[in-house]
Amino acid sequence: MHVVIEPSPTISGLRLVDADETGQAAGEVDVSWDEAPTVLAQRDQEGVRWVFGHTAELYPQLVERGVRLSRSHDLALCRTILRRSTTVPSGEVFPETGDEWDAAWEAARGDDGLTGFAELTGGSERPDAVAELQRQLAAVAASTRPARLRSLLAAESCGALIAVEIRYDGLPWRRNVHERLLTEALGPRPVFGGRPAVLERLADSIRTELDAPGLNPDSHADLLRALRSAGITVESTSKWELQRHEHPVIEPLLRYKSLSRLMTANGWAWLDEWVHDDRFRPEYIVAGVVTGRWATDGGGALQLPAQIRPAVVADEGWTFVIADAAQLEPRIVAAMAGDTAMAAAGYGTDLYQGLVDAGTVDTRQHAKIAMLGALYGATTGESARLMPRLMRAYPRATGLVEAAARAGERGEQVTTWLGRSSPEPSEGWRAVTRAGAQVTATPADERAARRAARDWGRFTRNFVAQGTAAEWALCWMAELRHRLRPLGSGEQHPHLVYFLHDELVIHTPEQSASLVAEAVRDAAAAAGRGLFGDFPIDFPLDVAIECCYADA
DNA sequence: TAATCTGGCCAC
DNA sequence: AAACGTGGCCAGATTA
Repeated sequence: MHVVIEPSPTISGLRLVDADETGQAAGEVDVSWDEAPTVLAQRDQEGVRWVFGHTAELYPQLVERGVRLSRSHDLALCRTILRRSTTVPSGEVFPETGDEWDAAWEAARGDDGLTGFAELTGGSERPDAVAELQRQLAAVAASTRPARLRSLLAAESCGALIAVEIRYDGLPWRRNVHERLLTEALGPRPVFGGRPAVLERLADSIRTELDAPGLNPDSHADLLRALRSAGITVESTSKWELQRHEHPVIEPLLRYKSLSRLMTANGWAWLDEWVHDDRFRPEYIVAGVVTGRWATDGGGALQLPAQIRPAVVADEGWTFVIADAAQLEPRIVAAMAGDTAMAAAGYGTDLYQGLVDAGTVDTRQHAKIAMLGALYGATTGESARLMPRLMRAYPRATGLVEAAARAGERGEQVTTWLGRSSPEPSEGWRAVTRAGAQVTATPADERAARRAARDWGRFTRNFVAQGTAAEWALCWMAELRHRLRPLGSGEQHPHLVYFLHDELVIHTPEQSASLVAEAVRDAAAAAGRGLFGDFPIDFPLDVAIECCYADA
């Protein structure tokens, strides 16, 4: 049973519309905000699937009232998948151009955020969610892979619930630890802005060593000029290039860069804006990346540098279970391709070491470089040199990503295991590749066409691996959420606080930590079975129980 | 002056 | 050692 959940047009509260398996409406009821927690909890127990127009519109208000829902269907996220999926017959289900739903979601993504959605969809003008659900269920039924697609839509929608819950709960973040760290590295916080003492001293050393009194080290152009007049021949001011030169300015300059980054990206201003009551609450954007990975808006939550991770400390009496999937993308590709040899090389062990033990390459580092080269489409350097060995030893796994690259070069879409497809290349791309194929094409046209084709091929090559890995991670997280429920409720229950592509952090009372660790492993195994059935692939995790994220 | 672009660095 | 995928974010430079 589906239950559409939307703002009531008549009372201050919610309207719940029952819909059967095909999406036919079967009665509706309005509930006030006060009644909502009880009514929703009861219906949730019955096993209904809640249908949101856009989970982030209403679910935060429910979570604030203590509601946690088990299963959902997010119409916005699911439409995006269904409309593009090559497993759904094209053009039959959704209009090619935007309808009222697209307009509403477009507004929700605008500056006003969810207010925009609420306004556009409030009252009588709200688009018909039941009709949209019917369209989507019909699209799934028409798919060449309905079961996989259903898994994907369920996992994606569950991700939307989790994104709201993680933001509500927040990542434990000790302001005092972070401040101590900043002061030790940079000196006291400047009262009127400007550079802290340590940065100012380093800037002075840089000016002295380069004999450039007025130099602003934050200006790439000025810095490059000054470096060159000092006889340091560099093409850019980047770290890796500077490191290769011997000069007294290099050491203070590299330190300046590192500390300046700390200051601007995660300094006092960041703390003031993003950490309140010792919690970091970024906004997660489910499927914010074309491949299905999550993105975030503000706070840089997907790039928390190792430098500041010591500030992530569990509450008193609590600890973290920190789990990340080992060599996830290679395992995903091995399973997708049915490559039993590669799967066996990684079974129960480090996959890269497995490639060494199998005699494919000589060191773990080489295995990693070769594998990443295959996944990213390396064409030069060590990575490209090592790839042929991999292709000889594992023709099925490497063949899968090669085929995805060729398809992209031809301008075709590629599709993940569960059915998320890559976007079509732009008209501009088609024009460039067409121009290169004309008999009148100049050598420059041909070069541009080849380049565009290969660029897009690298994108589609990576899309199948990264996208399917993202699906596995969503399933992992959904399975885990399910398993955490029985471990406690109310204030004392273990809960997810961070998700980063192939890594999860759970904040848990200390006494539950080992149960949580077990649940995380079970969830990974369940996710693997859910995607690949009996195929002998495993998804080992590195699991740490630490009260500080930096210690994992 | 505000919007947009660029280079650089962080994460996976 | 640095060219090979997905992103976010900042300061400075450039453009409208």
